[in-house]
Parts: sequence; structure tokens; C-alpha cells
Amino acid sequence: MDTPWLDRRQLHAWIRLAAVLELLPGVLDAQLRRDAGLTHFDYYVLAMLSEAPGRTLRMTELARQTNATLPRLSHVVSRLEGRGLVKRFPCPDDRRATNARLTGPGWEKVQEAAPGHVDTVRQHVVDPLTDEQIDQLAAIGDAILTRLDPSGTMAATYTRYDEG
Amino acid sequence: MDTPWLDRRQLHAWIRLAAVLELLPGVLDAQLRRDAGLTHFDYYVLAMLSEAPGRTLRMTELARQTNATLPRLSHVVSRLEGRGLVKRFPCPDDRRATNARLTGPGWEKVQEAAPGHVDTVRQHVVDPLTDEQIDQLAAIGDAILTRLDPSGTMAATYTRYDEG
DNA sequence: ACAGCACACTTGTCGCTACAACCCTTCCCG
DNA sequence: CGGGAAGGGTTGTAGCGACAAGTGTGCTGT
Repeated sequence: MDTPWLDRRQLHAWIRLAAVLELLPGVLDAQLRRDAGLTHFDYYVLAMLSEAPGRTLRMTELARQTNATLPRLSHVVSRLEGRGLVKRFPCPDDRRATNARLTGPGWEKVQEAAPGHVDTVRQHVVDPLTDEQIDQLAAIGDAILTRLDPSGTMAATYTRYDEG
Repeated sequence: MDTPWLDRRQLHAWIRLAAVLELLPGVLDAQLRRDAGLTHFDYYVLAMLSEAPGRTLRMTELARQTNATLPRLSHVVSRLEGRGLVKRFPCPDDRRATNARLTGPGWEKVQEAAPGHVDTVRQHVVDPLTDEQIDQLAAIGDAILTRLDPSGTMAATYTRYDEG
């Protein structure tokens, strides 16, 4: 716990990151909530399911891909199920486990919400950065996540965000 | 709304950022909550007050420096006041306004919480990055914040995070 | 001098997340 | 093959943030 304080450059970087941490989630949530009645996290859950084989995933795997705890995911999926966007059913392979499958309306909801969301991400994150900075951001994210999640279990391998 | 999808590089960067957005706040909150009984936002509020002249700021200015909305700040300051860490009193210059001043116990609380917090920030953000990446992160943060907060009113000018 | 509007908050309510139990199933090992 | 530990998931509760009013003050113009 013998910690030196941050120098001016480190401080500047941290302040900026803290501000982004504070402001960006609100912007993402607001747009999706207004245009699709979804939280950013809701959207992420539906998006991950939409790209899974059979549009189905086990809760644990879904939690991993969305960087969420299991209790949080369970609550969210309950609400989504109540709205008919997702269906839960017991996993045949392991009777402890539960599968979540995207329903037809759920699929339509993602398709409908995706363009506006991608537009928001472009507008607030991608467009203001140069190509170089995009790559730098990816590397920085990797480095930080390695510390946040040493086991490497989180930090989804999300390769097809751009699927229509 | 004629939005092209994200290409692979943009996607990778965004996924990483989204993961950091999801995981980092939890880590910061957990450490401060466990060791000092404070939210990260609570800490930020107290820290900004501790560096203000007379350890006093108007609510609006405090909200600006902490990237918060006024309703949110009002609730948080109410709770902090209830714990005796902050005191509110009417601003003499403008009878619409309210000033918030850090109390003695509030000052001690920040001093007590600071080392552990800085340690956490080091561990999860500063240490995993190279010196170059620190500067890149600052530039990236600046660029994004320009879009998030076009008026430039937010995004605190936080120059003395390192005061002991 | 007074209408009208903008500003600086405060309060109330609702929804979401974290944390801590809790239950059932599977695995491990003697 | 039985008993304990670990894995997978749900539920309950408390606390925080967003949004939408509501109150009172200051500014502007005519």
C-alpha cells in the first residue's frame, strides 16, 4: 500500500477516462431507451444471443460474454422474458443449467435497434478518433482488461457486431 | 441515420471500451465501499471540495466538476450531509444558489480514503499501460469528451488529484 | 413596476444493480 | 456408493441514478 501519487500526465489521462466512464454510459442508455425501450445492457444481451448458434446460450456463458454477474443477468433476462424477447428453458445436457434463447420478436427488436445504436457509437466514439487512435484504444483496452479480469474469462470475443 | 456498420478494427476497439465501461466502475466502487464506505462518486465529490478554495463550491460548479446532473448531486450531497462529511448553506451572493463545504470529518475521510483509491487506479489503469499509452489515452479521452460534451462545460479541470 | 422567462436547486418515484442468502445438481474421493 | 465441496442459477432486499415535476430567485424589457 506504499503508493506514489499520480504525476501530471497520469493524472490527466485518468481524469479523462473517469469522465468518459461517467458520461458515455448515460448517452448510450438514453438513446437506446428512447428509440427502442432497451438498456444498453439489454441490447448487449440480445445482441450476443442473436449471434450465438441457434440464438441460444447458457446463462453462465451469456454472463461471461456480457461482462455481467450471474444475479444481474438473471434479473435482466427475467424482465426480457416478461416482454417476450427471450425464452428460458432447462439445459438438456446439465440439469443445473438454464438456456436462454432469443425469440422472434426479440430478433426483430435487435434488428430494429441496431442501426440507431451503431450510429450513436460512431458519433461519440469512432468518428472523433483517428484510425491510429482506434488501434491505440483497442490496445489500451486489452491492457486494462488483463488486469481487471486476470482469468481472462470475461471480455467477450465479440466478432460480429456488424451483422445485419 | 444512414450508418455504415463498424469494421473489424473499430469493432475490436469498441468491444474493449464497452468491457472497461462495464467492469472498471465496479472495481473502483467496491474498493472504496469496502475500505472507506464511499462510492467512487462520493469520493470524487469530496475530493473536488477538498481542493476548492475554502473547501467550498456552489452546487452547480460541483456538478460540473464531477460530470453529474444537479438532481444526482443533490441526492448525494444530502446523504453526505447526513453523515456529517459535508455542510450545505445558502450562497450569500445569489440567493438561488447553495454552497457545499467540506467539514472536518469530511476532510479526514478523503485523506484516509485517498491512498487506497490511488492504489486501485494505479493497479488497474496506470500500471498496465506504457508511458506512451498514458498520453494516447489522454488524447483519446479529450477527443471523445469533445463529442460527449460539446459545450465543454463538463470534463473537470482536475489538476491536483495528488494532493496529500 | 411588473410580466415573463431563465436559472439554481430540491423532492418524489421508478427501475436497475450489488450483495447476500438460498436451492438443486454434479463432481470428487474415500 | 455415500458425503462434502463446488458449480449453476434464482430470489430478496437495500441503495443509487434518471426523469419529471415543483419551488423560489434573478434577470430583462417595456
